[in-house]
Amino acid sequence: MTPTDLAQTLYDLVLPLAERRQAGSAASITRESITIERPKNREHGDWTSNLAMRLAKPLGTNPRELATELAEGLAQVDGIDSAEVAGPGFINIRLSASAAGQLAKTIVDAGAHYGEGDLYTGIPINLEFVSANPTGPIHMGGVRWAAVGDSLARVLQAEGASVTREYYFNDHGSQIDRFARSLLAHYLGEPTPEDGYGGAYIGEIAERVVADYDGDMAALDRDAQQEIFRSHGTELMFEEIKAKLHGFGVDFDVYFHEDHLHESGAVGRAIERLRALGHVFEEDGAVWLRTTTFGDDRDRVIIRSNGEPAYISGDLGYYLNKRERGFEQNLIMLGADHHGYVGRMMAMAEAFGDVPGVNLQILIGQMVNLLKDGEPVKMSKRAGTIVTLDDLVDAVGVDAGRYALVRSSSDSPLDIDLDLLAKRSNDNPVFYVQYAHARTSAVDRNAATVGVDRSAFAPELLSHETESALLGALQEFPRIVAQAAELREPHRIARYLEEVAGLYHRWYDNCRVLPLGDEPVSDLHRTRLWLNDATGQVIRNGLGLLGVSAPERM
RNA sequence: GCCCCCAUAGCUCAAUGGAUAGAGCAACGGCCUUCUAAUCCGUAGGUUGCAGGUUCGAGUCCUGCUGGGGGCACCA
Repeated sequence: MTPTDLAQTLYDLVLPLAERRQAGSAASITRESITIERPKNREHGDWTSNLAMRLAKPLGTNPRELATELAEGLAQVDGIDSAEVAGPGFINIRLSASAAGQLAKTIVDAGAHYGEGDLYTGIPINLEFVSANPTGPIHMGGVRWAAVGDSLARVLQAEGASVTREYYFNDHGSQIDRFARSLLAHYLGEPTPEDGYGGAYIGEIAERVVADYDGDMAALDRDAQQEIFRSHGTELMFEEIKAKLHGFGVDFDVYFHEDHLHESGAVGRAIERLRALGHVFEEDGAVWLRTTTFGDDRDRVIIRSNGEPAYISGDLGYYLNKRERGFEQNLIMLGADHHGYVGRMMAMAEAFGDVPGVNLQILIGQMVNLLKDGEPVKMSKRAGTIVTLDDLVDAVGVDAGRYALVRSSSDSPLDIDLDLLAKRSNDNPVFYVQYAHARTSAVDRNAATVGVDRSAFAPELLSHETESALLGALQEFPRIVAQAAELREPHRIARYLEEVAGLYHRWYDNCRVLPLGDEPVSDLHRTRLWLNDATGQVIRNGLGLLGVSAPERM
């Protein structure tokens, strides 16, 4: 008996009741509008529905009366232990232990596929994230999107989407020039340029560029030297970023170079298309896109009066390129310091004739504040006081690092105290979840030596309150995954796993899986082993969606 | 000045418009000769920043304040 079954049952029951009260009203009730939820409070049963309260007004009746009739019908259904009306008109449903316990077997049988859904089956989704310029090591702001973006990609894939993880590599602009000048200055023993980058990594990269260069660097003129530092320096920096991200469990399918857009003429074609659509005009010697037509604050220059393309022109070409590659849905994750782009980007999509929010969705995440002993650390690329991905991994490791970044909503700014995490790693709930998984593995190992196997399955025996609570939570997993995908909020997976881990620990404390001493092996032991394995499977699947390992021993 | 985000327990954070707002950490008190004590049980901790509004019901939606963060280039 799944929530889907329950919703169908409720649907079948409500149609005649609605029709009797108001002819024709049944037509307005859809199967999708029937909501079955798991109540926060276990005393309210296994499942609950607010259907009666939502329908009472349109049907001209009162909620409790409607709820009572529905509850009477539900109570007759096989697998439902009881259905009662509570509060203002909630219908609280209790399943029989047998119907609820069946789930344990369902999960074990589904294995790694349990939790998957078909929300986006076959839909190509482009997910662009991190996209940090290769002018320095990847810092904490970028790391948050690495963790969240990769996890979101996994969640979308679990819902059937064909996800392309994409990294936009900005190698066209003046920031790269500053980077190159900084490298050159180090080589020549000059002070760091006013608008350049500081930090020890500049020296390291500069020396590697020199070491890698075949010819005589000193014999070249300054411009030639700078060009070598530019091209090889960004290459080295970029390779390092890729390697670090890989070590963090984040790999991209496409690394897209901005240069390619300009060289391939994609930018020019995008501008011509927009011109044909009548959204381009010229003023003060520059070429503009009339984004105000689509709600932007101001119109945007796309070609500057000196003939150079403005930054946004790359975005125009890039977006068109993505659409031409067949992506109906394009997601871009940006930090709060870039939220000013949203208006123009959405206007741009609409100018192309697309639907903002559908074809293009921009996810804005808040910043990560780093603390050291409770004091904020100010990060500056120029001063070289940036806290990097390495620092995080060194302090807490990949699992704890990813988990800490992905467990909270991207809408809220995140405070991370590296010292705190390093000192008392138990602060990170990832260990709570991982420990639960390690426990399921330990039970498995011991079961094998004591002779408890899965040769019998008697779900009606899973009647302890901690068992029905655990089963109820395990049942929720597919819904949580779907919700995380739809809302683009992978943190929901983490929160859910913490709940499952807690329920498992409580169950473990109350219900032995293995016989004690000389006690003979019974079907209760065997059945509980199914539940143990089902829980391990769900935690494993969930941690997998977060890119966090599920250890068998801790 | 305009725009976006945030404000929930001492701290870090949860909570599709649902019932008595929850976890972890920190504090205090309990349980290991029994499947992993990184677990579990208990106590304490709240006018969800303030004031209105919408409705059967608001931490959640709307308006106005206060406070914090970020953004408002022919830079990228």
